[in-house]
Amino acid sequence: MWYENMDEPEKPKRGRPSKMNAESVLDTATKAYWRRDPADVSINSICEMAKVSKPALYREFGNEDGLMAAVLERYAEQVLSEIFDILAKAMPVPETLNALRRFASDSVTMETGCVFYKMRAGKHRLGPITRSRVEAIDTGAVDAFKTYLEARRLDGGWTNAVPTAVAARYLVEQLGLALTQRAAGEDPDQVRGTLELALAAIR
Amino acid sequence: MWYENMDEPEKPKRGRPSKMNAESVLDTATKAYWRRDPADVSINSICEMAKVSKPALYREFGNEDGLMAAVLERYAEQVLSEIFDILAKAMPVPETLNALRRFASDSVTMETGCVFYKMRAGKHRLGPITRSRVEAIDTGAVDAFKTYLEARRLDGGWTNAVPTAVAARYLVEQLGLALTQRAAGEDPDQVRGTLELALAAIR
DNA sequence: ATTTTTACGTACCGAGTGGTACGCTTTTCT
DNA sequence: AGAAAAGCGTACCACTCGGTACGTAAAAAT
Repeated sequence: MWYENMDEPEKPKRGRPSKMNAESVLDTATKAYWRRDPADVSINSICEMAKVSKPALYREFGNEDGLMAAVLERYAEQVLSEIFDILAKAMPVPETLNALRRFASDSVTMETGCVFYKMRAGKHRLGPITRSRVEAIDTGAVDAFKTYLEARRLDGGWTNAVPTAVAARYLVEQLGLALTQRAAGEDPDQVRGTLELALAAIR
Repeated sequence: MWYENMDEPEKPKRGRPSKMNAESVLDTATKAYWRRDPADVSINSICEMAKVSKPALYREFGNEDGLMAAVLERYAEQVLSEIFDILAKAMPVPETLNALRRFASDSVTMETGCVFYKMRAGKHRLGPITRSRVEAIDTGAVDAFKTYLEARRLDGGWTNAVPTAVAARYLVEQLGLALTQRAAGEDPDQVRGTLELALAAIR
């Protein structure tokens, strides 16, 4: 999203021009956090992979907490949004659950798990900024599920007796479980089987 | 289990007598792994807490892998056995599920989670011995659930359509999820609510 | 040309990790 | 008494971690 037609497309800045590309560093870090456990990804290794010096990275993101928070922010916009989009479509419950199941247990993008759930699993290791963002996203997700389910209850498409709050939290946790299993490299059939069984409790 | 009436209760050994108490070290280590994430518990801190020098610990257990494996072994006998005992009682499915739910989501002993599931969650960080024990316990647990469910199916106490293999794996995972939630300090009501909903899929 | 501003990156820091070398002590056997 | 055996623990090892001090390079302003 680099501005083209803004007032001052050319503004010669003083000082040595920066050759650091924050976006590419975020790309590299995101990939690393996505593949491996974030707790096992060192700043050193990220610098190496992104071909950036350590001070350059620290100038841009402050510290590890800042980097992880920035990664999580972008990840939420670009990847987690898919989940919210599915809910926003306001489809009937069975279709929605199926879409969620496909996303969590079958999609190749989630093959090595989910950055958000990985961070959440090691919440106690996170810095304050990242941790609070993780918690905010978590409650935001529960809220989104809650409003979706309440809407289906109102339009008569969902007559399950379980309270929406419980069901919403349940769905967030079951998605997390499936994504964690995929991150651990478990047999895809087992992941799918477990998630299908879990989602059946909501239907 | 120290032998009392064995042939040679008094066997004067050569060399300086050992003042290292392996059991007390295992106690300390188990407590530490139980409270915190095993990956966050250093050998140094265990030595400090157990008042044992580091070489003494290494003489006894070889390395961190040996210590963790020893801890896990004892933990499986003393704690995990409760789960197997519940299954061995061969009670009807609803009672069994209730007992399992109580154990996982309500018992004070599982208040800070479960050593086994914590180790399993960080499987990639474990040494070879501990990892293979974790995997063995995991498949052993699934097998126990499987034989339990097959027996209930035979005596007509369980008519669910889901394959026993899937249900068994499912139960192991749901128990793990609840225990992980407890370890993370989540609201007990939410943990119970999620687990109840999950177990309802089996009933 | 010189000063100012800014970003660069090498080379370091202290703390903590898992693990061990080695001299010392305490015991039994000869 | 002395040798042999065994466990003791201080004080170290190499390594990795997150984070930074500081001299230098590159641009605009004077």
